[in-house]
This record gives sequence, structure tokens and C-alpha cells, in this order.
Amino acid sequence: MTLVNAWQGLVRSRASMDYKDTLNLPRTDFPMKADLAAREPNRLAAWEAARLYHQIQSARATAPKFVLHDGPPFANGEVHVGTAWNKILKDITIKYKTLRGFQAPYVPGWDCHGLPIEFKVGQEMRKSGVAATDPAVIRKACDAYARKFIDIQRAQFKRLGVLADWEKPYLTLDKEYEAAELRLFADLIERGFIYRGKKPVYWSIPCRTALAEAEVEYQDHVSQSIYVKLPIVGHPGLNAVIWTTTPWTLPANLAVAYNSTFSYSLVLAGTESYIVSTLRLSAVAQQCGWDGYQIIQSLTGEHLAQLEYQHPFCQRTGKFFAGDEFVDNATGTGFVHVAPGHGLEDYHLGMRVGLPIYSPVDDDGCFTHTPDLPDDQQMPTDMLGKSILEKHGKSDANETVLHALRVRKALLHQENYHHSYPHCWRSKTPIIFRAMNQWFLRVDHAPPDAPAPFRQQALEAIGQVNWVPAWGRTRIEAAVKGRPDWCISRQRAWGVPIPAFSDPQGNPILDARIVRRVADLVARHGSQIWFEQTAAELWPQVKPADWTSPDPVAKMTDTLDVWIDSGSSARSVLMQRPELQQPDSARSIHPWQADLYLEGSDQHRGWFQSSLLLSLAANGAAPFRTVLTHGFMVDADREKISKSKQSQGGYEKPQNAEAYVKRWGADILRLWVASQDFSSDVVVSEDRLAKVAETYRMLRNTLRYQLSNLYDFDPAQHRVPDDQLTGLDRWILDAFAKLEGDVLKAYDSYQFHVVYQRVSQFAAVDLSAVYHDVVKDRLYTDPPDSTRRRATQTALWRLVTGLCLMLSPILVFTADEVWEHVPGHPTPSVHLAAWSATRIDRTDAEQNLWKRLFALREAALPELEKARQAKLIGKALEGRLAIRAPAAALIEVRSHCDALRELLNVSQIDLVTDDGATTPVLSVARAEGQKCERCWHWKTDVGQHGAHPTLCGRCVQAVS
RNA sequence: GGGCGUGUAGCUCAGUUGGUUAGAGCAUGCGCUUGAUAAGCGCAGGGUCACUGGUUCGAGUCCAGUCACGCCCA
Repeated sequence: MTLVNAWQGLVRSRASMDYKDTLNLPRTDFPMKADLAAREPNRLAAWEAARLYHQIQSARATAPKFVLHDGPPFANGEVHVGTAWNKILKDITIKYKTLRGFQAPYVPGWDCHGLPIEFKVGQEMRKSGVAATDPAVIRKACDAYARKFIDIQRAQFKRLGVLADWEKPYLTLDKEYEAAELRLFADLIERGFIYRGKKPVYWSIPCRTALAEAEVEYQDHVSQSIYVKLPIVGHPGLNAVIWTTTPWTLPANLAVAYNSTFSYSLVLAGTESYIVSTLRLSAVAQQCGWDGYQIIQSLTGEHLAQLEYQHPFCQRTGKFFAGDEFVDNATGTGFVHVAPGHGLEDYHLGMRVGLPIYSPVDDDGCFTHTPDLPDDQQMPTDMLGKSILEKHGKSDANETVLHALRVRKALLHQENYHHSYPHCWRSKTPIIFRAMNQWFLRVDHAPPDAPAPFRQQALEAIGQVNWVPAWGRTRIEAAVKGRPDWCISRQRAWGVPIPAFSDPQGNPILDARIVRRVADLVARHGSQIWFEQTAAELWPQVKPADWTSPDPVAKMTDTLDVWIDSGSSARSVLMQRPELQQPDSARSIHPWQADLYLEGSDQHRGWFQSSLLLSLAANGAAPFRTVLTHGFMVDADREKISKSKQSQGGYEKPQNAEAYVKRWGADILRLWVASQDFSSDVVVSEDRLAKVAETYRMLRNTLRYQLSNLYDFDPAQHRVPDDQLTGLDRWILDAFAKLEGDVLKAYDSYQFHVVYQRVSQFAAVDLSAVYHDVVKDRLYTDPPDSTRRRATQTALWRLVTGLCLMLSPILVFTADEVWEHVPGHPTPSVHLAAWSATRIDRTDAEQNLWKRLFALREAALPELEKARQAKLIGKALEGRLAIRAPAAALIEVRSHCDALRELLNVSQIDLVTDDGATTPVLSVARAEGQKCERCWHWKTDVGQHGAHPTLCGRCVQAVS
């Protein structure tokens, strides 16, 4: 290269740099890279410092309300990604309603009582060598444990961008909550819903305590397997044969279950005959040594239902009942011995056919008589006091039963039986199933003033609720129709006490007046007082003024089922918090009724049901108007997320929300939440998050482009009225108005994934591929203050404002960040703003014109692509489009030729009249003239302007 | 075993009361651009509508069954 050449090149490049400086190129401080994980916490801190949640609430102080009632997550462990999902769905809903002008308070809650915490605390205490058995001590530790995790979870929920009254959540362990719950319980007692009954529970004999399922571990065990004959009454020599591995339950035998779908055989073996299931016959015959037995006849369930048997060693008879759900042909004889006091299936059958829940075993695990049957029908007195607890593999209770059977020649066969059997987690001894006195809520109760039995009332109430999706109704109806009475007592320490006393005879005293006075005590001191004070200390404080019965001698220590805790939240929260009242709402008869409950579909049988039943029984109405459910989170294989799969390396990260937030940021997690149809199950995986992150970048960049072209735009000064906007601006604003309509509809019907689809497709297609691409030329090259440029800026400003608003419930951080960069943003935070649909009036003629222009674009793009493939042109601006058509067909195009040229991004359009052409023929050639150095259009007038020999006429004007 | 759901391109979703050759965006591949540049534009490939049978002139759509998966219950 010569020196002269180099010099000329430098001059040229300096000149072109100069022209570049005359362009209105985009500029913005809004970063392309989001860096969400690092930057979101700063914005969060700013929101907290500004008390944004409270600002929003006071800004909507006089607005109509929308009340979403939070289902309380359990205060145990870190926030699982599934829990985060639910919380984000709620937050999107709240933010949307706020955006639409409602006051939508959000009082978050936590479920604090219950076994999982008590269990964990027990483990921790034992690890540290503390063996506490005093409920008051255990409860204090549980309280601290729950509060610790509430703090952890609260921080994690906040980090998700969820705005709520985090300073005043509702906790089921709060004394006010407990007091309200007890007052509700008093109402139930007063209205006759509560009764004392019996139900079998797991019982640890050495620990003298009831156990929950979680406290039971399965271990290998050797049991006594026995075949027992039961003489059929009225048929001497005929016996049914039962099989059991728990001989000690035989004194409690009250019935025998058969399977009505099985066939039974009556066989003769030796001098006696027996009935067993036909399919079990050969196995049983072998065990019992029936050599050369003969089948006499076959029997069905109908025959069996007629029979009665004599108990092998008690003076009573029993009947046969169908128990198809649990009588199988895999083991045994096809007859199952039923002791309603010693097994759950037995219990259900007993309840169904009206047998006593008979459990002749005392707290020490020893045989005893009970008041359920006359003494002379119960076990022989020599059995009393025998212990079930095994010592060296044998128990006195089993031995005495076996002895009784042998003496009466009722024992057909006996052997050791190896199987897995539940054991107490602490004492490691086999547990027993034992019926205990429990409190129940009678679901079919008919209070004197009620129009119908309670179950029917509940079904009617269900019919008045809006279930989304609609099958939710079927599901909860099935749950309510089929449910048994609700066992509401638990033999646990960590819960709200059932404030019952017992009288000198040991009978329970549960009285609404007493419960209310206990509630007053609890309101002052918390429910801990029930466990810290003795019955003698408590009684004077809660004794009703007109009490005439004997004073109680003891307090009872059962606690309420935790479903009573959370299920009474309508009373304890919705009715208590002033901000949740809707006294003037036309939509509601009751000011406390919530607009929405939003939980996973498992809650049909859980919280939805418990809330409905309790609120209906005690408050007289369902607590919700709409119930929205979502599916469950599954992994990339569409299988449930399991801890075992994670430990096997199935997942890269622990499935808690924190891991996802750290990796992606909350906004991407939220966008992922919004992207999926939550009415059924939703897949969570790194892969999905990565895809959503791509969409996020696209959206962010789209918004960034708009902001970057508004750096010199002030809506107060520069905003152009609708009728002066260009056709293209009006087209995009019309498309945007349609988008807004669709998005509003989608939000209103909780179809967030439609919002995601519509917005992202609008951004990708209408904006990025068309409008933004086309409009660059005017924005960059028109004089800064020209009407056309200001018109397009007006459109961009309206677009970025509207997009920001409609995305703000989902991209809570990003939308707020964008908002700050929007010129003239009316509120400090986007979350304080209100949104309603915009509109632009376009006549049918205008709409049709633009439809045709776009149709021409659709036809021309393939031609441009062909030219590009043929290396005729590179970018479209190097091209010249020829349209060959009859004169009449060209009239419209001719008058909108420049709009079309813009739309295609070509430099020139050539309209060729050809009356012979039946359809317009499009072709692409290289543009004529030279490339203008400033606007990059190819123009024939480049070089005609002395002062600017490399510019076209339009640019010369713009420059001077 | 029972109840309630779900199953359409690699991914996320559309697919009206049955009616042309099942669509969109993203992702992928190939090209273009380098004045949105760790960006932007264009084009292309990609589907046994879970499976089987039925109704119908015609089925992704209606009916029956099967399989897989999820939630709840037993």
C-alpha cells in the first residue's frame, strides 16, 4: 500500500465516522446481560427499604378487594421448588390483580404443628443426649424449630420476588390463631358435631404411647402362623378355617371376612369338614395334613353370609361379612379373622356392619376385659393380665391363646412365619394395633337447625364454588361423599390441645363453655399453658360459672389433628385480619369469604376439604368462592421428583428453590412457572430452565432495543397523536392492542402460559422480525425531531410501557428495571402502576390495505432469499424489487410504494405495468445507483451533492 | 385394586360444534448482516397426534379398551 492510498483511506474512514455521528444510533444504560442472580437482591433490598408492599396496599386503599388466601406450607426444611412454584403462581395472581386496580393483600401463612417437626426434634434431642418426655419441654423445642424454618423459608420466598406482608404472616402456632381455632372447635362441640369413639392406632408397649406412621419402622420378625378352626353354629362337625400371624388378637375376634368374588369349597377330611377358599385349598390341606380330603360342595359368598360361627374360646358367636378390599388369595385360607379393635381394615369393616371397636388390651399391653362386651362373653379370666410384649421371641399372650386353642382342639396347624413387621422406632419392639378412645367429627351430623345432614350441606356448598379446572368439583365431591367420620384427636405433644378433662370415673368432659374459656387463656399465654399447668391449676381458671357436676380430676393430653389447624384458617385469619374483609363486595354474602384458594390438586382431599367442612360447620359457609388447582412437579422423565432418585445422581441439584434461584435468578424461575400449563403436571429440569432463559434473553433484548431508541424522547413534549402516526406505527399498535386483549383474557382465566406464548411470539415475530427491523432506518437516519421519527418513538414508548406492565406480574425484577428506564414513567415502581388495555382506531380500509401490503411482503421474501442464495444480493437493501402486474392492480401499491419498500427493507421498488399478467409477478434485481454512505440505501442520486459526494439526497438534507 | 387427571415436532403450547396436505414460537442446520453485535434478519429440515379397535363418506377431535405417568384413597 502506498502512502497516498493509506492517507486517502484514512480520510475516507474519518469522513464515514463523521457521518455515523450524524445518525441517531441507539443508546441506553439498560444492560443486555441481566446477571439476575447477582443483581436481583439489590432491587429486593430497595423494595424492602421503600416498604413497597405497604406502599402498594395504601395506594389501593379505596380500591375493590381481591383476596387470595394463602395455604400454609409446612414450617420444615428449605423451600422446595414445588412450593416455590405454588408461591409464584399466587404472587403472579396477586400482582396481576393489583395491576388491574384491585387491592390484593397477601397474608402469607405457615403450618407449624404436627408430627414431622416433633419427629425431627425428637431425633435432634436424642442425638444431643436429651431424653425429654415432658410434652411441655418437647413443645418448646418444636416451637423454636418451626420458627427457625419460618425465617429460612420467609427469606427464600422473598428472594423469589414474592411481595407479601412478611412482617405479619399467620402462624398456626400463634396464640391468637390457636385461640380462634379453639373457639371454632367450641362451636363444633356446641352444635353436636363432636363425639367420643374408638379407633385402632399403632401402640408401643414399652413406651406406653401411640405412634404415628412415621415412627414405625419395618423389621424382619418371626411370628406364630396358625390355622384355627371355627365351628359353624348348627352344623356339627363343620368348621371355617382362618389363618393369622397374631394369635393374641383372637380374644378380640368379632367376625370373619370372606371375598364375595371367590369360590369356597366344603371339604371332608377325616371326621370333620372344613370350608376354605377353593384356590387356597391344596395349600391349606397340605399345611393342616388333610390327607385324602374330599370336596363335598362349593360355596359362594351368599352361602357364607348366612352362617354363624362359635368363637374358639369365648362364649360368643360371630358372623361372616364380605371384605373384598382386603381378603386375597395370595396367603391364608380365604377367610380373614376380623378384630375391629386391632386393625384398620378390621375397624372399617366393624364400623360398616356395626361391631363394637373391641380392644381388650390395656396401656401396658396386657389382656383385660372392657365394657364393650358383657364379661361372660369375653376371654376366660385365666388369660387376663397376660402380656403381648415379646420376651426372647415369645409372648405370654400368644402362649395362652395357643394353649386355649390346643386344649379345645381348635388349632389345626402352627409354624414360625418370617415376615416384615412394624416396630417401634425407639424401643425397637414389635408394635401392636390397639383401639384407643378418640374424638371424632360426625360428618353425617344433622344439627337441629340445619336444613339437611351435614354431608349433604357440604355437597351443596361444593356446588356453589367455582372449581378451576371444573373436574376439581368431581374430585372433592368424591372425597366428601366417601369419607368416614373425621378422627380429629392425636396422641401427640406438638399441636393444639383438645381441652378436655376427665371426671372422677374417668369419663371425658368436653364442654363448649370450658373450651371457650381455655381459648381465652390460650389467647393470653399460648397453648403451652395447657401443658405447663396441672389440671388443678387450670380448672379454676376455666370452670364455667354455673358448673354443677363434680370437678374433674385430670386433664386430657390429646392434640387436634393438624388438618384442624390449617382447616380453621378461615376463622383464624380471614375473619380476623381487617385487610382481608370485603364488607361492600357485591360478590359475597360474607365479608370474610376469600375470592381464591390456589393449591396443588392433592389438597382436594386435604386443605380444600378440611377448610370447607370446618368453615361450613362453624361459620355457616364455604370459605372460598373460587378454588384453583395445579398439578405436580415431575422430573425430565415425567416421573415424580424423589429423594432416592436424587441420591442416585438422577438430578444435578437438590430440588429446593434456592438452587434454581442461584443458578438462574428468580425472574427466569418465574418465567418458567408462567410458561407451563399448570392444570396438569409440569416438568422441571435444567434443560427446561435453559430454554426459558433463551426466551428471557429475547424478551429482555426486545425491551432493551425499545429503550435504546427512546434516549431523546420525552412523552410530554414529543408524543405524536394517533392520527399523525405512520401506517406502520398504527399497524403495530393495533397488533399490540390485540395482544393486550388476549393477555388480559389469559390472565383473567389464570392461563399464564398463554400470556407467555402470546407475548414471546409477539416480541419475536411482530416486533423483532418486522417492526423493529423496519423502523431502524427512520429512527437512525431521520432528523432527530422529525415527525416520522417521533411518531415511531411514540409507538415504541407505548409498546415498552405496555409490555413492561403486562410482564410485571411475571418478570417482577426485570419489568421494574425496565420501568425505571422508560421516559416519563408515572410511578417509581412498575408494581405501583395500573394497567388497562390501550386502543387505536383503524378503519376496515386501513386494516385491509396493510393486510395486502403484508401479503406482498410474504410473497417478496422468498424472492429476496433466492437472490441472496444466488449471491445477487447480500442484505435486502442491495435489492430492487420489481412487481409486474396489470395497471389496475398497481394503483394501490403505487400510492403506498414507500411503505412497502420500507416493509421489505429494499432500496428500490419498480412497478411494471403488464396487462398480460394474470397474477402479480415479483422479481429481484440488484439496486441501481450507489450505496449511500450514511443510510446504506442504494440511490441513484448519490454523488450529485458536491458537499457530500457519498450521500443520497435524503441524507444530505438530514445532515444539513 | 378404586377415584380424579394427563399423553400433538427435540422443548413449550395452538388445534373451535369431526371437514383441504396437523400449526406457532423456541431450539437445531444452512445462509445473510456487522449501525440492537456475547445481538439482528432469512430459509430449511423435523410429527404413526401414546397404542389398539370401533362409529362415520371423513377422527388429533366422538366411543370402547390397552399402556405409560401424576395426585388422592385402599
